[in-house]
Amino acid sequence: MSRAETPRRGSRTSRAGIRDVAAAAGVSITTVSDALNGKGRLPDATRRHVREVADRLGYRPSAAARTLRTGKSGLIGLTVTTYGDEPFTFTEFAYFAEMARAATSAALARGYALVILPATSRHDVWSNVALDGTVVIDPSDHDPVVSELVRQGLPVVSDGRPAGSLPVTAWVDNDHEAAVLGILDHLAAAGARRIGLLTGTSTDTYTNLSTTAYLNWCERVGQDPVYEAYPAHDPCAGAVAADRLLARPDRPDAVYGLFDPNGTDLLAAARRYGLRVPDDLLLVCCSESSVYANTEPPITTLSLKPRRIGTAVVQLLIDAIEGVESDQPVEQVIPTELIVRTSSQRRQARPIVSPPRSPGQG
Amino acid sequence: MSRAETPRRGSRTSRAGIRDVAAAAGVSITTVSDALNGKGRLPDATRRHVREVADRLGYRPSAAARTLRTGKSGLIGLTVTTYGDEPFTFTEFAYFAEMARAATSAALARGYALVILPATSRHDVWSNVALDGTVVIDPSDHDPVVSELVRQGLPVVSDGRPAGSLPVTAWVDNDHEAAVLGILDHLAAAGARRIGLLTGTSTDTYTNLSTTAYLNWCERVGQDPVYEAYPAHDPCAGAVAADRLLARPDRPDAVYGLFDPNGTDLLAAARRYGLRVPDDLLLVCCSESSVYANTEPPITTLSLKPRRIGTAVVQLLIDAIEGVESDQPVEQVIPTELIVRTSSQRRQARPIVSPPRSPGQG
DNA sequence: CGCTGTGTTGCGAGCGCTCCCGTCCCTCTC
DNA sequence: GAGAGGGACGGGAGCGCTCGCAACACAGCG
Repeated sequence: MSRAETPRRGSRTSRAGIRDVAAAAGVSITTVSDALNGKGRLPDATRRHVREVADRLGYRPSAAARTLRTGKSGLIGLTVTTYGDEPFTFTEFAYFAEMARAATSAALARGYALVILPATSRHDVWSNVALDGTVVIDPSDHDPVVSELVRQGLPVVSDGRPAGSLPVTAWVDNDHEAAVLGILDHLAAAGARRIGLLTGTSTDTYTNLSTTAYLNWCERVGQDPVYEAYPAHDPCAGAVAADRLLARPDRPDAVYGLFDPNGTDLLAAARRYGLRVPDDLLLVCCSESSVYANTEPPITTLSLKPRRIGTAVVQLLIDAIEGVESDQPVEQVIPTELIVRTSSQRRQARPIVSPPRSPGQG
Repeated sequence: MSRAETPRRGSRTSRAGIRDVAAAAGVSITTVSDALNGKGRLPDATRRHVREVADRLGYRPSAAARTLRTGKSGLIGLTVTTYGDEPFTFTEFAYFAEMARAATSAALARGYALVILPATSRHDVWSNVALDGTVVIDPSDHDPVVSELVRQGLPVVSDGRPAGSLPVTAWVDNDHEAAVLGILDHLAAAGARRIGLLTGTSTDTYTNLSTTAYLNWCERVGQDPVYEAYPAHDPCAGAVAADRLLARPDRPDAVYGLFDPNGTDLLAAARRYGLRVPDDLLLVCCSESSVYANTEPPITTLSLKPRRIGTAVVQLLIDAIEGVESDQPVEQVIPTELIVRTSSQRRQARPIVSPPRSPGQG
């Protein structure tokens, strides 16, 4: 009672605090807090009254104070690994954008928001934001950021299975081997005799697994591997690599490109060499872009289902944040989808119903 | 001295606090704070010592506490308006992704991070995160979120000039009228006699300004407007609208498409009608996508320079957060760039050097 | 009339920092 | 040798909220 009644320093400046609401409603701070958060056992009348006063004053609780007190910020980090000099690609490929969007929606639906953070960054940025957990896209081997986060006891869920022995809480990924094998079989079934691969020089798991799957398949069916690798983060290098691939003496009659822009790259290269698609060259690439539905010809694409992945990743993370700490990593595999278009089908397949030569079955 | 020496409750659990560092370094909490933040006047020896102890203990300052105390969170909201049912497009068009990426980098460089937030959202999500300011992409007329933020005294900078009388702190935009006029002139110079427009049904300023500019231009040069509008958020509607446009009895011999996918849409439609590009139909669309460099033929695009916009928006916002509150809105216009490719040039323009008929010069 | 039960409400102690000051002590000056 | 000056550090009050627990009112019961 001593000086509690005086309206504090600047008083009439800035936004209303919980104190002001309490005073205006004639109740205690605790009651306001309880009323607004649906806690405690207050009669509905009180609750309503407080709520009413609160939004008459335009009261908004201070997120900082709440976070400090409760230890939960409702913030989830979204991290993309750096490519080359650019802070992160994020958009070079529609995949990231789609994934991020789905993740954002999923987080929002559960009351969380996403904070975009670069994987390689000085500590100060990371420690300037109170995170409840982090989503890491495509973590690199022994990622220092991930280790640090885990050390701090924050749950980390990765999109893409972690390389090495990264101690992530959970991960979500596609079955890249199965996807590649499926495509190769698809191409072979369409009549391909020598299937080439356009791949990357980086060492992330996606590239690794896909390339390995290709090599294994080649060995199994007895085909010599025909592939070109290029730094995937360089948009120009793709066109060059596509050109190289089709310029080879052992030119493939079908190509699978691992990266989003490869479709147009390969199409352009094919034109340069006078190759008709799909007649002389079958084409498939991994992409989320809808432009391939309208290219000439439309190109068969493999979708990694970024939306499902983004959603799954966030669900797992929030489960880990809120729920019981499951002791072993949770792993989730999302199926891919092959969207078959003209580029991977021999014209109508009328004349010859069965593929010309099916290389080694099983 | 009563119980200050006891190491607090759980003590050995959780992360080290500033208290632990102080104790371990044999200095006061204040000294630790000052040493770590480069404030106060401490000898370098002390500063080094404290820093060393701090990271021996793996100390990370609590962002929540700092935010609560200082009132600055280092967090900037990034908001996209909702289209249709989808939370927000964000990625439908490469523009948003590019812009968001540039904004992220710019923010990071100044020690801020971006929080992705939907424009239409219940208060609870917004008030759950302590924002220092907000970037709003394409704010709609009388956007309630913007008003609310401004009412709270937060600076708001918009990408796209605010419709109505939205009280934003600053905005960045392209000169859409000039851009459209430039394209129309470009097409006319390439020999177009009847230029069509593929536009949107929504009422955002981009669509509005662009369409109006088109109509004005038509009136000025005495051409009957030929356009089709469709809901831009629907990816399928674009192809249909493109088709409609080319099916018209007064079929245009050149088309400008306002939205990213329009290039492929129009190209596909042209093929359906047996129109050769650019011989029978000149094509330009507004897009940030690089696929148009490799289509058949490559398509001329207008770039809105999302990177520059994203950067500018963030700079203005952070200036507003940190610097002097400038009393009137700051406005910044970013020039567009027309990337001329085959689709908007008559074949080599050799036979006829000057355009067949230049409609009304100035 | 005291005692327990039930239903409401408030006290007060922090969450982990930052920052305004005050204190202490050492050095310099006249 | 005393006072002034200034460099080095620490005390302590919060920032605005949440939450365990205590307090209080009022009923019924023995």
